[in-house]
Amino acid sequence: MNKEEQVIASFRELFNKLAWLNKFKMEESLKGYKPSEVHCIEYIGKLEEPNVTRLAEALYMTTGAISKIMKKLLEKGIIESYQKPDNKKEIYFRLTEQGNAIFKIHEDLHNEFQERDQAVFAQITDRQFEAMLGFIENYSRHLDAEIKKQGLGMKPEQATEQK
Amino acid sequence: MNKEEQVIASFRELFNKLAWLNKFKMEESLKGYKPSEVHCIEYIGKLEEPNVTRLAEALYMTTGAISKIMKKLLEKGIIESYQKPDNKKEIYFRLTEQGNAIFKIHEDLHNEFQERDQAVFAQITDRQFEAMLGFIENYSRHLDAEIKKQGLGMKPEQATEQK
DNA sequence: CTTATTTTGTTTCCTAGGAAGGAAAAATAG
DNA sequence: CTATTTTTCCTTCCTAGGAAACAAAATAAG
Repeated sequence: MNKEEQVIASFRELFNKLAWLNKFKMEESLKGYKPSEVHCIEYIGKLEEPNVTRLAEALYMTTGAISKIMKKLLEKGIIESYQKPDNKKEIYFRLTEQGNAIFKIHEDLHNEFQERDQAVFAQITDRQFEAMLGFIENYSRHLDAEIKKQGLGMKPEQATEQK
Repeated sequence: MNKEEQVIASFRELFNKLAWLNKFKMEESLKGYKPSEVHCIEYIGKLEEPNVTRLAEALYMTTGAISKIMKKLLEKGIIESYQKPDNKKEIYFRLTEQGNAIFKIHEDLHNEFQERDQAVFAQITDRQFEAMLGFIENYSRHLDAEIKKQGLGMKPEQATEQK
């Protein structure tokens, strides 16, 4: 296995492990709510005036998919929709009290994960930190150039988050 | 954004970009074959005496899902199945000539990707390389300990590959 | 050997989400 | 202003894949 494969493969493995562990704890704390729902709740709480379109962009999903999830969250009373008086097309969402409670649980969990892994990050040196970011930066630029070379202007899909 | 978030977020972004670019080229070269099919073909070509169970493990999918894909690949004449004379339960798969052709295209593409990115990896220093692997190793061990602490014995899911 | 347990593979049922089409509102062109 | 184009949202249709139930074969236990 060469350097390239080694770095990529072991990082992928690490990510998978992290995602799996966090997902596990997440499901434990937020039983009854599906990952996609929690994810939407998170972004409704974070974004400014979120609507279907904004959420779809932020979550790298289609507007159709988001539309369906919003419908469910509305039915469950987790979110509510509102419109601006001068616009009859765009529909915005905000969290209800119940939604905020879920948002809070999610946020706390996120912080808990950070604390849990803090030891690992505290012990990396600035040199290591710079080395990693430098590599990422290089590779990313290289890929951007390749993408440009291919004439592909679109944005890549985002993997599911794993907080 | 702290170190932890920065490293994780930028790596994730890099991975997404890489996956997106490669997927794009892959679909271009292997039009008519679905990603999951190509993925299965890859592993049927690589594994020793693959059967539904082995493939499911290797691809982190359920046996049910693999079973369905095998059915399709058989119908398309991309693979063929065989059994051992002394075992009437286990069913193994091998690539047909057509299957091998697809395997070859996939493999070539994989090599092409390596060459394309070789410049980036050639220029990382041994120090950088060690720093990254060291970090990954540390973090991975930390997570293993956490998983053990939780008493979760199972393996994490694997993300889809992106060669 | 006979019986119980485990392994292997298949099928059925169900859900998430993408693609595509369509309707209504808004923005732009003329 | 009216006509066209674009944006926003929703719905219908379809597919991939997981869960679970099951059958057949193999293995283990007695």
